[in-house]
Amino acid sequence: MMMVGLAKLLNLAITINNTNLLIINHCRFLTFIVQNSINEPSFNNTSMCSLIQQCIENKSLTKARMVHAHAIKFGLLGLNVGNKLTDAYLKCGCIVDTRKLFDELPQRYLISWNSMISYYIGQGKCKEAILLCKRMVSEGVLPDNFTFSSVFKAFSELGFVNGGREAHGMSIVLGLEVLNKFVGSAIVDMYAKFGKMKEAHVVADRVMSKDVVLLTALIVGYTQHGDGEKALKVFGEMIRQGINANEYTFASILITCGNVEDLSIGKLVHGLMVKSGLESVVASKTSLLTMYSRCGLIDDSLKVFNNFLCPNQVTWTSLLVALIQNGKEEVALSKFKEMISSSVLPNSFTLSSVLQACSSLAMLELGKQIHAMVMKFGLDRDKYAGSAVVNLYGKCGSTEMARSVFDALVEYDVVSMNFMIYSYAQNGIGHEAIKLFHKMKELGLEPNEVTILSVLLACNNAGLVEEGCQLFDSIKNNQRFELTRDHYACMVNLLGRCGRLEEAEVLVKQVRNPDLVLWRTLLSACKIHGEVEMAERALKQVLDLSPDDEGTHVLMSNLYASAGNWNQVIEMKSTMREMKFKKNPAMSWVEIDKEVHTFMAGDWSHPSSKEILDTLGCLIEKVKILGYIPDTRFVLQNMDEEEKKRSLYYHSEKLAIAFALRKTNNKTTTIRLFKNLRVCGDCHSWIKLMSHIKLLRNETQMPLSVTKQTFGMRDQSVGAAVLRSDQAEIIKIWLRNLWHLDGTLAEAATICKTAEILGAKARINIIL
DNA sequence: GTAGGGTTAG
Repeated sequence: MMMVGLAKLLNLAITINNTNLLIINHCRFLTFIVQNSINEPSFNNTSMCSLIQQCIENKSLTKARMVHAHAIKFGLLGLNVGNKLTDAYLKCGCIVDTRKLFDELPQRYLISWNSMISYYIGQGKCKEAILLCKRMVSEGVLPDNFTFSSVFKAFSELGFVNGGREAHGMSIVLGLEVLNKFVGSAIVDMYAKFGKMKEAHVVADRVMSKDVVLLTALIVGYTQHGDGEKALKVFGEMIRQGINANEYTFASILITCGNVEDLSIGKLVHGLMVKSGLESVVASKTSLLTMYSRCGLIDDSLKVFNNFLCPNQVTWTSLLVALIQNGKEEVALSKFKEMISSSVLPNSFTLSSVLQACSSLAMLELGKQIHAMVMKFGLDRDKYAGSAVVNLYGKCGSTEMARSVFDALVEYDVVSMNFMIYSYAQNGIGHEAIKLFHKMKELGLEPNEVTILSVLLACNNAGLVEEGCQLFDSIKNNQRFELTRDHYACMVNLLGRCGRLEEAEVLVKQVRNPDLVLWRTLLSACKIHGEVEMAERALKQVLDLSPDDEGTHVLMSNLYASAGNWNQVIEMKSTMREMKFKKNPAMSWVEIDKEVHTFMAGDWSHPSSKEILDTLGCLIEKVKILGYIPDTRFVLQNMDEEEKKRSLYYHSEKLAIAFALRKTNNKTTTIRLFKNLRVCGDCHSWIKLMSHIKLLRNETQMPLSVTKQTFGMRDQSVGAAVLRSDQAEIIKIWLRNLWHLDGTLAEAATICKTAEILGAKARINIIL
């Protein structure tokens, strides 16, 4: 009690703690102070430093402030005490006090400068650290090995290449670059983080005594910049030199093994890791999981995962990514639920990966729930999670939602731009795609191969032939990057579908070793235009490359059918029979109240078949009023015209939509239709007209209400347009709501008739 | 009293 009283007298704030030991310590400390205060001559530098040491050991800011006050009072705030006190403040975690005292000191030890710099870097305040370092030099204090080994990290984190180079120069002058491995490895790491691997390697070669940290920094650099070969080479040399790899090295080199998909080396490294006793270190084991997954051995990844007692956020995410990259999206989604149940929180990596799974499966409802999680974690403006949400909505046909999420992003890069452009492209909104492409360039973002492919796809799906040609030629002439076969295939499709078949064929021949996709694209275009002769040339090439290609036989048989060459159809079908081909039946499915309903043409096994047929009959009549003309060219069997029309009515797409409309109420504005094959041209036109029917439920006996509909498709590869709208407003509105335009004369007639019915003065150019 | 390297994503 006496001590507490004394403390109060001395204006000291003390905390009465239940722990006896703490009270005892406190009392001893106070006794010391009081004794020294009474007996002034015994307060000297040594005793002050000893007191400060106690502050450090107890991590007590209160005591440090108390000693500080005494040091001032007794005029002892000199070099030793002052510098030691900054250390105490720093260890107590109080940067305000530390910095204030540090700035007030008449002179600072190098060690204090270093501590301050290191502290700022540890707190992520890299600019502050660099400023302090510059001030130190300007005050005539030369940096030492400690200063350099810290400060290079600040330059690399800020991406200050020139500053980093300048500091590197200074370390050379002071002889620290080569002689000190701490400095050397920090420089290597810095250049590696800048992606300047040549410079990193040169420095590493110069450092006198190489150790595992230095070489690991080099390996990590090569791994992260995709140079697996060099990473493996450095690793091999390291082992030969007798330098043992540690958990950091294994974590990185296993990623390289996965990247180069070299299972034998991966297994060898796994063996080394076990031999080193580092198999259970979390980060290395996580890399092991990734290595097996990238080598395609997902079961081994699962085995590694099951070995974790308490998988962390990164391990869980690695597992999800492994599953998704091995085509097991559904399993990944169920594992994600497991992760959440085990109270491991997802981060941006996790959510963007899971969203990727939802996008691939077009699972909009689950995707929306994950979007909600993204918002809950404040990641909706994060460029990774945010752009994954953009991709989700884009892939599911909700371009407006995609755009609204896209607009909220803080930072744009080429990937987020590509997602948005692709979303416009696949939903047939070509002009918006092109607009965004120009905006991207205005923002100074360099388009890449994917961007160009997306814009070309947009041109395909919106019939913007001239725009597509212009872009293709400009890239070809610019030679900023090489156009791939995919770009060529896109152009062949664009030209071919609008009837410029000769140009398309020339383009195919321009490609060195044209592949299956290119010839098949040309073949498809030939099918649209009934161009048998060129088709046969393309067919020869396709069969040379892939004699058993089922799709091609089907395509060719369909071409002969649409050209009315029934003899060849019979011949083709018999070849297919001989080769035991079976055409995949076209299927469509819709999800209503979490239940999936699947339909096939001519299959009446669905319990509601009768009602579906009634609804469909009514819908077809309504759509006919809008100008629907059944396009019997899509009937590939030899039958009379009336039979052909009837067979078109019962396509699986139409059955599924009729069913969905019966089962949903007025609140449903969107029906998502999934298909295993490309939608047929007739259904395509029919669906587009359907989206403009406005039928009220009470108008008929049937529960029909279609106001505004978007049809998201699993296979949206229906491409190319030969139709172009002109200024007529109604057509513009219509085009905006359309998915794609495809190029059939029947559709042109449909559009004209619709425009007429709606009272619009439309002019339509048909490009053939 | 001060210092260097790792694993997951769109």
